[in-house]
Amino acid sequence: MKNRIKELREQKGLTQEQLGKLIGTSRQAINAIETEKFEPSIWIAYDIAQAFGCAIEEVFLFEESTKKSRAEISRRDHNGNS
Amino acid sequence: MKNRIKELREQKGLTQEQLGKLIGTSRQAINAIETEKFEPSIWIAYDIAQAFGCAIEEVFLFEESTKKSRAEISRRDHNGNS
DNA sequence: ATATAAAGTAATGTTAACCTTACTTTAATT
DNA sequence: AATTAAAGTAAGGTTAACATTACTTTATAT
Repeated sequence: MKNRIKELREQKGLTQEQLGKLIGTSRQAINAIETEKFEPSIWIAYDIAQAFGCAIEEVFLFEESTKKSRAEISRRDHNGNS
Repeated sequence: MKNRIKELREQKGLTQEQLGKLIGTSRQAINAIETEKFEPSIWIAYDIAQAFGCAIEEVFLFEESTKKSRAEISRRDHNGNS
């Protein structure tokens, strides 16, 4: 999902590692979320937003993103939907 | 995590099943999240909030909740932090 | 009392979001 | 050119958030 982590992170002069430590997660997790490799858990999303003094929706851009939720895929697999 | 799903859902006159269908997830997932059996994924959290016309933080009460994140547990296990 | 809707719960299976370790690439500095 | 910090990436392992199916409990209404 699209996000503004890099923008907000650099605004605060933080490295991925520093942000990770700040919220208690790994540097790689920050990197993967920032580069849209995977979706954040709700707590990590919240903690990141908090670190920037933002609401979750200000950091993670749901509307501009496409979700490939497991639910959809699973449902498609099971009942032959497009 | 604490949430206001039941309150908001009943305000809209929706059953768990109807809410599930509305956002494309299972009745059981709605139930489990509503009764705090597990944490919602960020997309389900967003979809539920959208269904109620709320921000995620208005539906899910992070501040009043305690997070038992895998990260914390894992890190404690590995390097003996308190 | 019985039928039905809604909610709760449980078992089983899959998957992706993490973790750690470790290697590579890029960019900046000297 | 060489060093170093930061970012990127990958492999392997664990776990929890789902899905599905199915059974039980709790209203509510007839």
